Amino acid sequence: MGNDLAKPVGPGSGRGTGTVVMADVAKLAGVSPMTVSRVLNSPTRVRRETRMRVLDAVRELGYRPNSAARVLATGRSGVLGVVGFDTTLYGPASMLFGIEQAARDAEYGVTITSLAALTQRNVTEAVDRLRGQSVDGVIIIAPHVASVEGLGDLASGLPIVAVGGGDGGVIPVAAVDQHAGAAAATRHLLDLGHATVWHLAGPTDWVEAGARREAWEHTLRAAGRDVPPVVIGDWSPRCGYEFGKRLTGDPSVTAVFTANDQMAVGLIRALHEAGRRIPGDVSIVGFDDVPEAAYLTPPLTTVGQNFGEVGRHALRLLLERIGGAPAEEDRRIIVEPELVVRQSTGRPG
Amino acid sequence: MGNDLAKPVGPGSGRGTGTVVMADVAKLAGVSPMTVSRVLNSPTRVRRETRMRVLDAVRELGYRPNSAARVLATGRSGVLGVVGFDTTLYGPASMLFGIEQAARDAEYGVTITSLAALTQRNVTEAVDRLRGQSVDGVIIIAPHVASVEGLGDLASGLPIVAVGGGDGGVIPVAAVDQHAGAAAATRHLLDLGHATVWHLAGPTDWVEAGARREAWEHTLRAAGRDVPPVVIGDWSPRCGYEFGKRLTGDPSVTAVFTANDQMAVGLIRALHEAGRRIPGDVSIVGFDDVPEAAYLTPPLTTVGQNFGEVGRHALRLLLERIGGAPAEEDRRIIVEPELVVRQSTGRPG
DNA sequence: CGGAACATGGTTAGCGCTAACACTAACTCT
DNA sequence: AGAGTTAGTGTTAGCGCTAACCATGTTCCG
Repeated sequence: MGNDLAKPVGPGSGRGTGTVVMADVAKLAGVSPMTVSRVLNSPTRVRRETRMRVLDAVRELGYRPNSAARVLATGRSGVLGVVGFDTTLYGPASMLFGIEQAARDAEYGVTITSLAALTQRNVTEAVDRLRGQSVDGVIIIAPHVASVEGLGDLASGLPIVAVGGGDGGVIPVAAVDQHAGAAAATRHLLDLGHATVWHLAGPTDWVEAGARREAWEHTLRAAGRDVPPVVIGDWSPRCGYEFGKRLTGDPSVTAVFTANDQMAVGLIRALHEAGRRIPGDVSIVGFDDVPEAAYLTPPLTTVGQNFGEVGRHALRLLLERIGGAPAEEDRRIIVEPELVVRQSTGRPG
Repeated sequence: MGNDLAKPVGPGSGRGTGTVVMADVAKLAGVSPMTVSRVLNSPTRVRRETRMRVLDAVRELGYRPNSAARVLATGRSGVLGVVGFDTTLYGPASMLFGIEQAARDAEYGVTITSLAALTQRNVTEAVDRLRGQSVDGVIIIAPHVASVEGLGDLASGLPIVAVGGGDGGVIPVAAVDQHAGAAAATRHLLDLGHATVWHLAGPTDWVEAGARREAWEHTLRAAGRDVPPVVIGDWSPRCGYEFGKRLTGDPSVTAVFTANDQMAVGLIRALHEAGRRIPGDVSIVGFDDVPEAAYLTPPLTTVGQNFGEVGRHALRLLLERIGGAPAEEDRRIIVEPELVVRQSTGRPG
């Protein structure tokens, strides 16, 4: 005994001397480390006076609990994983923002992983990586068809919810009612007197894109109208523009519903260049209600989605699961979108 | 001895039986846990044959190392923290995206914290929270004046870099050369023959906003022109619109440089409503080159910033520091912006 | 007034991993 | 040939924290 030389220098949190650990706090407060732990985690179980003493020591030393150690001891990390796709797009970015806000309010941290391509393999791998980081749960902003399938398999114990698209099934979903939104957009145009409505859709592998397209088609059929050929876009203004270029030759096109606002911007540009008036010659409805929408020329009629709200709901679903709620089939929260009528739509002719 | 009953059930990563740990792998491969660890961390130090055996076992059991344990043992986490502000804006969102991509390539995870308000206190607190999560370093996307000040204090050991704004000083910065961009925009308008250039600035507490405004003013003075009163906006299309409304009474205003594209959108709208032609009556230059910019009516002349590149540079700086590079004063990487001339600018009159 | 119930705080062990050292076998070098 | 090297692996201890169990007092009741 007394062989102090043999005491190994722990690798610790590096940084040499700077790190204050729980034992330091305990010593200063004159209690055992366990009591410090209790003060920090279930304050009611410690006498008021002791608690104060400990808290003072915490403040004085600037102590911050080491979360890695806590994770290791408890198995809970207080961190959620978010798997996202192109977080540059307005929708995903807003969603992420909403989730992060809500998570912070619930005292959770958020770590993100964006995917280059939304294959099922990538999603699985991302979730696995997050699991390795001991996240308590995962939210997938992965509005791809492929990505959501077969996710049930890897759910094994790790709570997962999806936002945005998600046809549901095994994992819970918070989403905007795409059908309602697209139907409202289409019906709005029909109600104005347009014979039919063209549609510039989003990529076929996006769940939202599919839902919007379906609802559009369904609405047209229900009204007994012709269904024009669908054009598939990629969400970018560029492809809206190209679509517009091809359209200008055809005066029978009087109404177009684009699957997002950015494509509408491109479309408006193309029509404008061709000297066609909006809404005089062509009416346009977008989707998303990006902040710019109200200030375009003309102000864009569009379908507003409350991304923030969806994000919060998703978080709530996830916390339910983490809290041990039974994994009901088909748990889902649907947020209603809102048609915002501005000046890009009007009567034909 | 033999008292199995006394063996406590470790809290562990919960989930009962499911978790495979390193010891399981070791047993299956017939080696010690340490060897497994070596295979995973410095493969060269293990004989080829042994390594294969271990890797097979890893695969067979579907083993994933528990990062919390690793963090605890090494003090390194492989996770970086990003402190952001309004990540809904195009700039910050792109930045975040760029950083995350680059981080993943470098095998780092990313956890984010967005701030409601960018006070110095909030930033400090966010960094502290991240430190508690044992991040290896922090990138601050906090283009506020206040937020960057006094950050040196808390740097204590934790590598920090800033992106976007950041006047430099103690912590390294990767940023776009705001001066060059704003100067180019202003000069472009002067070169076209405008007597002077008005400026709709961003919020005063944003570093970028300040730099753009300064460069604008400096350019005007250097050319011996009048400097119109600055108007302070908030980046939103709405305030661009309001600015435009007030402007329409004044025919002497022939050129405006707005501090971002969104405000330009609002401005264009207001001018359009008032029947003023762009660029016939008023020329406009924005800043950012958002994807829509090329498809506005008219296509917007603007200053393009390569956010992704900035993000990557920031990550490089951070990794330098983490790697133990000496903390040189005033380390910074400046990315040159690019004036993109489209159709919202032309000769006056 | 004895014993149950509570309130408070300490003890022990262990979460899963890795740094540091110890050990063995096979080589290299004067 | 014996001392040094090197490659490859095992052993020990401990990172900082908390679950579970104990050890005290304290209170309350019949």
